[in-house]
Amino acid sequence: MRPKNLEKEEAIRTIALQIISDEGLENLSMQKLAKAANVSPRTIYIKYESKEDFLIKLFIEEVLGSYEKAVLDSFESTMNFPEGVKKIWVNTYRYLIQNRHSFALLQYGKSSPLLNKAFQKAHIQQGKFFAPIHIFLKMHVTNGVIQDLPGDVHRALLFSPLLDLVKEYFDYLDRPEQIITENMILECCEIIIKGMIKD
Amino acid sequence: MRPKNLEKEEAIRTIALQIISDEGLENLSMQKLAKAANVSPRTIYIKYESKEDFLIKLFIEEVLGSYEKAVLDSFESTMNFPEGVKKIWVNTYRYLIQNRHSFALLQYGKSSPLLNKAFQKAHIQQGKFFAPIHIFLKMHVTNGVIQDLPGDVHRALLFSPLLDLVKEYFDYLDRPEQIITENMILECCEIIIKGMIKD
DNA sequence: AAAGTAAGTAAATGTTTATTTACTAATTGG
DNA sequence: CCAATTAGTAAATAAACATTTACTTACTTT
Repeated sequence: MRPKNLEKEEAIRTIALQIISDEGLENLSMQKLAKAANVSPRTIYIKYESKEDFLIKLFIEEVLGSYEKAVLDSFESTMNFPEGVKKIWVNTYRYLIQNRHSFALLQYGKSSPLLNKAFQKAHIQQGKFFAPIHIFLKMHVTNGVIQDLPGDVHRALLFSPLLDLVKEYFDYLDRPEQIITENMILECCEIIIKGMIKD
Repeated sequence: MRPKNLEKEEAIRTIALQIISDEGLENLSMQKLAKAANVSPRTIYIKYESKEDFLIKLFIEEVLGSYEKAVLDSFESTMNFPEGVKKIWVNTYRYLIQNRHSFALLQYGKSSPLLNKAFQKAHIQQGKFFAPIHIFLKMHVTNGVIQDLPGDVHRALLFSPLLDLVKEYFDYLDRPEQIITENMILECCEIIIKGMIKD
């Protein structure tokens, strides 16, 4: 049998992320995507059942998977507090600014009901992402290093200001008079750490 | 001349927010909207030039405007630190959980390029929202109460964890075993405040 | 090297899209 | 009270949409 052309498969995903990043999820159509990826519409439907199926897989496998891997890889060097948290912030920041198009779809995970549902389903089923984060934090709660807080509060503090600053980073690329630097990310991280410490 | 029927105008906006909240911005069409609002498609085009024009006005005037008003109204009682910050958090939280459908479109402001551009344009032009916030913070920096930080960092700390918890609040409505409470919002706010204080 | 098979294409499907056309309804200034 | 004017409607338009049909291509296995 004729083997799949993996380059085409990747082109479809890469170009989809590009269109979403440039024009928005609202303006991604299967025909536009096929044309831009130099592929027949049918080719997309060999691998994916429908547009929704494609978007969910693109989001979960291509975008969320890589993002969460990048975050979790930060734990490799240290699980200390606050070094571990700083590592997460810097590594995540560096990963995201190198992956602008993935970040664009990641942002839709909080607004699009389709993707948001897929996100929740993935996390309820496996918990492979938040579980290690919560274990890390609970460990330092038990040690008496940081305050005991609800998991959702820990999570909100650890990720949302960082993602917000990355979004600003991209927005400022068209306006060179303003800029987000790695130093600012660290400054913000220090504030969060200071707030979390028990005393 | 025949006067405009303001009820119809409001129905169009209200139902648009409902559709966006339930099905996503990707699934809002002018025909679907007209039908749901019990109105001819042409009626929408009397007030709005195009779909994009409609979405931008819905976002800026209906959603962003009310949200920012709710935040700024928090300053009425006190501009002290940290009381002012706590006021912002609680009032914003209360406003948003009462305005689920507006919140849904607000979230798209960070993902949809169309709305994100409109958001930036509105803020660059007027600065009516962030200016008072920055003045409030700079005042307490000058007083020596809080640390001096870049405006973007202050903003990320002040708003993004809060919005994130509100999003979680809505997500948990279908899963009663988890919940976000006003107390958790305040706990999170306390952490941010503690981190920001100069010592 | 030919048969079998899945990958891939181009073109077509019927539907839905944003927007417009041609018309009617309702109100007010004269 | 009617002429003028704008609000509003129902139906139509052409383009774009997701997906499929009918077919060809390229590779593996025998």
